[in-house]
Amino acid sequence: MTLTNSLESRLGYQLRRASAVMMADLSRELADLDLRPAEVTTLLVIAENPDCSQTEVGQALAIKRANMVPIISRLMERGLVDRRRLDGRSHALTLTDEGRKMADDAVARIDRHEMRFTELLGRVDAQALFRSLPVIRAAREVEVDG
Amino acid sequence: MTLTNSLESRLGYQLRRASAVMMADLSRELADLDLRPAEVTTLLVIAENPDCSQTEVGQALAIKRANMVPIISRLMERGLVDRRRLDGRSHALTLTDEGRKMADDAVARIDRHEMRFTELLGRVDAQALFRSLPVIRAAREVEVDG
DNA sequence: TATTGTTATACTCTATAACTATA
DNA sequence: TATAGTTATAGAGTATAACAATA
Repeated sequence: MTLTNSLESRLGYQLRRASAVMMADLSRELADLDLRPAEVTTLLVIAENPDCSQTEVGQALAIKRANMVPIISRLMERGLVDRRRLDGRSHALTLTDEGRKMADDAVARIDRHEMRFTELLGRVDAQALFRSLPVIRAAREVEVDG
Repeated sequence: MTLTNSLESRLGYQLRRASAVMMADLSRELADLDLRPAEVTTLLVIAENPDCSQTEVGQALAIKRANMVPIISRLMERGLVDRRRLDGRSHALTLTDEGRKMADDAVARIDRHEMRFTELLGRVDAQALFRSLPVIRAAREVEVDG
């Protein structure tokens, strides 16, 4: 690198660059599932919260109601998610058998992906991150919709 | 939060959420400058590397050559950046007087923004982050262009 | 041949406002 | 009135491929 970049001493910048590296690695790991990161996270939240609504998934993932629509839509088209009407305005979301298989596969891939980084960091530094990052998030928790 | 979300125990997910919180805070802090985050970072790199090329800026910030074009273009339109031909295919970028004022203002805002979070974390945790985050980045450094 | 800047284009995620049909 | 889902649209960042001019 021929140029200096004093942003390197900024926490926000370091966070963004580190996050980008992990996201790129995750994308590679998930590439042949043909699922976007936002779709995978949605799949996993539905997996562990059967009969949740898509607004609830959005709240858990900080994705706005309006932006959940195409995500759920695509997951249903692909036969990974099912939904049934609850009360005429809300739906209960569940995974199909295929969705469960896909979720299991995704989790295994995420495990490998995470392992690569936590091993690199070592237990102490990894735990320090798990203590610090929620502090940053709590500073101003992302309010979805509102 | 009514739903469980086991992604909370994932480093990549925590990084992404924490980064989003800081980015949102920074955007608020920079809002009335009418500069996007990518434009501000570009401005600051040019400030400390007068006569650099836009490809070099891109390398420092992990922004691809093609994506630097509209950034530099807008900064010049706004009278913040000047460039002069070097050798017929590359330019030397500098800040105008107005660009320097803007850069100083931006740095002051970023200082305030960063302070909010580093104070929240405390010196020990902040330093732990500055040690760990570059380790994550180094895992697979983002190759720009290539 | 390799490099700098450029154009065109597409994708992903995010944001807002407004609408419907319910409750 | 408030809520769940939806539509439409815009913005921001990122990605690829290809080209011209130049070195």
